[in-house]
Amino acid sequence: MDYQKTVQLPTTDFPMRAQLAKREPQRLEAWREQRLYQKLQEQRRAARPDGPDFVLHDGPPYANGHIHIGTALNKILKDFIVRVHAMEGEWAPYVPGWDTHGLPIERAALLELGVDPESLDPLELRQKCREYALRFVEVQREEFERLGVWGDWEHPYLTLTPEYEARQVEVFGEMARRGYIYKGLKPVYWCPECRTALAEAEIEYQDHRSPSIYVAFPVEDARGLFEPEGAAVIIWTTTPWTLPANKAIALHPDLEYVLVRVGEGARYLVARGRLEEVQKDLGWEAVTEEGAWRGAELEGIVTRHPLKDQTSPLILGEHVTLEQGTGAVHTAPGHGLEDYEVGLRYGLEVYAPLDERGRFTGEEPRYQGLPAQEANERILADLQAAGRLLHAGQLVHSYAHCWRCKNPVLYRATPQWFASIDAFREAALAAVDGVQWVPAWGAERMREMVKDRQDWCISRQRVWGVPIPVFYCEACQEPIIEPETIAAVADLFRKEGSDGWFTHEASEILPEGFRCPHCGGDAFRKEQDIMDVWFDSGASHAAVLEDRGLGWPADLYLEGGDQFRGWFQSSLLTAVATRGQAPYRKVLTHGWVLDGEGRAMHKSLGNTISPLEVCDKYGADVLRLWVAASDYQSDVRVSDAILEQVADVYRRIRNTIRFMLGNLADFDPARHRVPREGLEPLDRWALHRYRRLVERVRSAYQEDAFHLVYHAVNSFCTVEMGGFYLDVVKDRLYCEAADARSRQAAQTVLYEVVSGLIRLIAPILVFTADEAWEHLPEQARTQPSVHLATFPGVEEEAGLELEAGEEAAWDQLLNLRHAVYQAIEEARDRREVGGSREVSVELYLAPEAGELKASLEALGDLAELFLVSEVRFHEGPAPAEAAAIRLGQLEVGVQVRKTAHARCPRCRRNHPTTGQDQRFPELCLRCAAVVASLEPAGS
RNA sequence: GCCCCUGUAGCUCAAUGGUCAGAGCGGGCGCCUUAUAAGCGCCUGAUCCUGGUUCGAUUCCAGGCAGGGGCACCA
Repeated sequence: MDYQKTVQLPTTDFPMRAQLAKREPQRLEAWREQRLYQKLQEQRRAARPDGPDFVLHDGPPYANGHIHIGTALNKILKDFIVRVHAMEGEWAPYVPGWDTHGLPIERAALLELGVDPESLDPLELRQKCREYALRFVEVQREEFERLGVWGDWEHPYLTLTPEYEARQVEVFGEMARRGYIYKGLKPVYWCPECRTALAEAEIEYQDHRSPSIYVAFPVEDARGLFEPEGAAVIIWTTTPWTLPANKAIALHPDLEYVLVRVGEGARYLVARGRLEEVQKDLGWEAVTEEGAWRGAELEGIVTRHPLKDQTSPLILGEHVTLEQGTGAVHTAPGHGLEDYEVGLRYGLEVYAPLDERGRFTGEEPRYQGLPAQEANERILADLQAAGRLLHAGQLVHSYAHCWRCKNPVLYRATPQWFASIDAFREAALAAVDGVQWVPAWGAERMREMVKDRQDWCISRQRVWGVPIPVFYCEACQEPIIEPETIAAVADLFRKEGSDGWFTHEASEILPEGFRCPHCGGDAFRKEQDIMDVWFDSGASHAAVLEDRGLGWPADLYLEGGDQFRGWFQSSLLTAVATRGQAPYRKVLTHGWVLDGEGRAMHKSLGNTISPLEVCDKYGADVLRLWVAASDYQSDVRVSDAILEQVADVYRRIRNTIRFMLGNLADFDPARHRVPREGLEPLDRWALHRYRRLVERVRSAYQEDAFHLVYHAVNSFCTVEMGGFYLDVVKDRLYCEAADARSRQAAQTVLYEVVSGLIRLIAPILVFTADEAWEHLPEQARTQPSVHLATFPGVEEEAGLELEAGEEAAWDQLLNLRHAVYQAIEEARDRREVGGSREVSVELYLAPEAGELKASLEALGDLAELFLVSEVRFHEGPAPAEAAAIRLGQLEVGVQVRKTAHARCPRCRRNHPTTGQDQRFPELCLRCAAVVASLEPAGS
């Protein structure tokens, strides 16, 4: 007889093979059609008049190019967090956004247009930029959605929208009203290629070859310290082109300077600590020291400029070091920040005779039109001719480059709008302390950055951005920022967007009859600069959190560590400057994505991995599982090998769920659920482990520790379920009568566990959990989608936990089981036994171990729990060849041999009762009874 | 140059001032053929290096090394 047909094997439509790449997009489409995200929001919003429970405010990615694995990591982490809050029953809306202005987009648009920017109407270029940005918003929206990231994708925030721009202008206006905005002439990083000022954040350092020259400044007046005739101060510089702008020479007040005579000839002043190096570089042979002074004593000595008919005094500055050069620093306040600062103290002119293309202006007729770098050559020649060039070499050093066009940048003094950080630095530092930073070192990092940072240069000399809302009086030339002018600009932007700045005259924008508050003039012109994009995104807390009623401040900002100098900081500054508070309660930072070898990913290294390709190859759920598996607080690695491993774990989780679902095919919880008293000890152990899983997973979620969730779930599926429980209950599930109590007891456990497990993994495996949910017994599907459901509770069904003594007994049983398997393995190596079912286990216990024996046997039939033929206890010493295992204080001897019992062909157990039934002589008694019940006629 | 972070098996992660540093994946060897492009078992393997504190350090301290990130300078 074919007993195969009399057992209940698992059946389910939930496929083993996920085919995620194919099926995920279909599920996405279904969610979209059902408006599932919107449904979730509506459901949770109900009964919450005061706004959301939890708001993660999205840092806007730049709308340029496709998403990469780092942005994917960021968005997936955000999605985890938002979904966890939703699964806790909260209302946690997520409004994604994009940063849409700025130079990179402007450059890309220009490149696509392929035209000379000079010939272009700003409005045309802006239109092109807008199209470009919106195009990539679309691209990235698709890509983020493909990752399974939920949010209000239909209404994201974009920094180029009229409402946003208007709000941003108001933030600027508020900062101005508080006196934090000023216009200054200050050296800023300037990219001559892009023709704009650059923020510090837009600078990167690369190696650059520069001239390295020593220049003599003849002493004209030594203030009586020494004979000036034939004496000179030597400076060293790598930027000869800044020499025309030289206004002084800086010495360190505390360093010692010596005047040396070289051979019979000239005398030079250098720092003593640099003399040896200078001597070597300049090839001096014999030097004679003629005098020595502290830098402070030399202040006020006057030298002659080596190129021009002007003087250059010796001044003092703490920034002078002995690391390089001569200890006498060429100072050009128009071309260096420290020079500028020391120059302020001495009232030096801020002189920067370069135009926006980095070429010399008419102020320096001899070099007019020459780009700075090219002027070097001419200047060197002139120095040579004047006999001032003592040495010319070359030096490779790291030098500031434009992060976009990769060209070397200049320091150039120009008129710029600034936000004065000093004015609210203390408040910003206080705000930093009020924020919860995770990891905790974030607080220190932000504090250091705020403490040390200079004023924020907000001006950009470009067109693609929000105009700086300032007017100038034509009569007195004073800049005007008044509440009413700000309001007028904000109104205009709200109606027409910031294009209105370009389409309207100042008179059309300003209120009727507006007069210059300084001189009463009535003719005005508009500022030409636009705002730094960091100001755009930095204003999002006002334009999004506030204007969309999400609540202020946000509960959480979550970005990569790079945003300490970016969005975390710009948001903090604008928030503190306008409201005196940080815009976030908590800031969570994640690390970088590195390749499998722990190296940073670079397109040039060819070690990048595209998140979309991962989706196509493995599926978004596997990518998400990779994110979950990684400890993101430091840098995370990704490689094909790593993804392959994660994919294996995915399959394991999926298959475990599938097996459970398959065994619930005929389970109706309403009718079949077995109450606790009816469960076997093993079932209660399984539920206990499940409860522990729920606790651990939910607490890991609370701490945003997704890697703990990953390992807990993996270990539960593999060790507790696959490695023990499921293996053991197969016999009950398959072979007991379909309606047997013991079978339904196992099904009760599976039902409880799988319905909970699916919900526990729902924030991570969004597609798989949703799919599995559809295959649950009807009654478990309390919501149409798992994503509308909530986590299983640990507080429900209290009392399911095992008592400590019982748990300890299980630990001992599992230890014993392991020892038995070791013994079986050895016997198998000796060819004594095959499968474990054909093994008889003999356990030898000391007479005083009766309690241990009882506690083990109370847990169930050990033969069933070990999946062996039988387990027999013996009192007394074990045979010499038996293995020994220590359980607590007691030692147990373990011996295995081939069983004498025949195998039951139905349940495949070598059961002691096999052959005892008259009607079915080949079956064990249990199976005989089951089969008999199927054929009541008794064939 | 300075600062921060990280360093536990081949990989992803645990743990602890103190039994043998745990698990999964991988790898090796088997079993099963009733989760089957599955399942089960056994085995394998690690605290970056050097000092110090301590009875005892993977953990605390110092210094290195490696990787990542940041800041600054580059006159």
